[in-house]
Amino acid sequence: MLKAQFDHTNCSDCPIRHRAVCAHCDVDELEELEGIKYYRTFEAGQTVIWSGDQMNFVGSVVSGIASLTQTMEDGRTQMVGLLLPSDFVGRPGRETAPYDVLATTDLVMCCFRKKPFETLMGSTPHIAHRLLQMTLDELDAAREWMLVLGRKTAREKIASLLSIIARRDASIAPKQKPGPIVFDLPLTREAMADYLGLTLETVSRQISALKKEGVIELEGKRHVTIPDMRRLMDEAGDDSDGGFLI
Amino acid sequence: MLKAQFDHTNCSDCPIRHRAVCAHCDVDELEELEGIKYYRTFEAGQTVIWSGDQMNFVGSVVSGIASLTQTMEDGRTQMVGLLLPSDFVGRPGRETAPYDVLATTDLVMCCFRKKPFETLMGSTPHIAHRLLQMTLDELDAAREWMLVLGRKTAREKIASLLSIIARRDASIAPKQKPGPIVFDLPLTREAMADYLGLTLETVSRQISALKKEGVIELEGKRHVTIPDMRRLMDEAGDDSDGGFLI
DNA sequence: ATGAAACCTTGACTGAGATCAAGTGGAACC
DNA sequence: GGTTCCACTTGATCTCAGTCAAGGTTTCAT
Repeated sequence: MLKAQFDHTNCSDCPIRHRAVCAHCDVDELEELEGIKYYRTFEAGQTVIWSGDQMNFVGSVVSGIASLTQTMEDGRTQMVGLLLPSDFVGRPGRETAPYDVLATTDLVMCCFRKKPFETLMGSTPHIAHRLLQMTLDELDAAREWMLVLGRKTAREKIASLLSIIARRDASIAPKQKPGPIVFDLPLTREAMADYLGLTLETVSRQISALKKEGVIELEGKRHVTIPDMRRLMDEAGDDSDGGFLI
Repeated sequence: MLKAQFDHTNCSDCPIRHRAVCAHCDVDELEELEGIKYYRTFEAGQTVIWSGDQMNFVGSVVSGIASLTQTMEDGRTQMVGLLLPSDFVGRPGRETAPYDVLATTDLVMCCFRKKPFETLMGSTPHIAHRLLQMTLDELDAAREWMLVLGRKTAREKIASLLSIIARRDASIAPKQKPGPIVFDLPLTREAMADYLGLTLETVSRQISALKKEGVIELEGKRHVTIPDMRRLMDEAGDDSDGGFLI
């Protein structure tokens, strides 16, 4: 049963209104968008688009998590993007999807047919500008991830993933209280492995190790508590003074 | 001695005119750009910008190669971008540089002071649109590279790098004749290692192995001949039917 | 010529993470 | 209540790439 939250239909109630591609739009522009938008929901595990398929829509993640995944002929797979609420899917001006897009959790997307969206983009600098901003941010994130993939140890990779999830979670949650950080892992061990360029066994071992040493606490398999964020960041190998920005 | 080619001063003679951020500009727009542009040259090995520094210009690579590099406190470094002629450096709307930018070879850049460029971008959709396109392309390239870093073997990584250089070289060169592909490696073994997430010893060994097996031919350390591009692509683990596009 | 500094190659050994394999725990379904 | 399935854990072993070390080339300055 699909249980993704989805209880609004107009943009003014939209939970991602101020972070998505429509963030800078004024009332008139929003109205135009309202005209061409529609919602789609996906269950966890479903494929949103297959690599190589015709892309006839673009859109924003409203709730849930999607992933971009590349696969080699022999089955090796690498996740190349993790799309959280407000992230944009699709590329204006391109016909076919370059990656598989998968619903990692139950997922709600706000979709626009591609053609009208492209037209609207031409006439609405606010949208084009916001999309440029978001794309530049994603490029930064991809490059940060290249350092993780290319140079970090398994333990540092796990710690990096946990701190990214913790950080993005905190930036979406209404308020971040001081003290321990608590969240649910939205990914299976296998999905984490695919993101980190590891095997699921190594992921499991490293999580067990971090737990044994008290860097993280686990309740069940997925519910994580971070007693000391700085300690986790140290394990990730990041500059420990790294800000809480973004 | 600096020997980068640099023998034009106005945009109409510019070798990257039709591929750079100014590609879609009409005559009037070019004239405006002419007003705020200036050239800078760097010798191989020089740093263009340090990570964290104030960025008061943006610009395009005219000739030569620059690299974007991230470094961890303990000295591990990962190259996160390779900038070839026509590629854009800098991020409108951001104050400080997120990575080190290094001149890998002698380098000529066409620079614009950031403030005027940002203003111009606001009033010139052609520039903003082209920049969005280029950023999306770079994002694709970064994600393709994430697969290389996360899932490929050392041999596949080397083959991937060689085929990328071969491909981009071919797309810039005036004509691509059929038959063997020939080019000079613009990177030291160490720079290749930093790009590929390997050590320089492993790079050297894999190149020797590819040479011994006839996948590539070497004259000196840097001059490479690819007798059979398809064979190299196979070694890279890419879909062998992968087009020659871009 | 000689020395020094880059840049590159090759060899021997080591170790982190992959692979192979078995087993646990919990939820769903009959 | 038992079976099945899935996500996960843990152990034993293997292997690819890293590390340490030595030596080779080329270039450039003295």
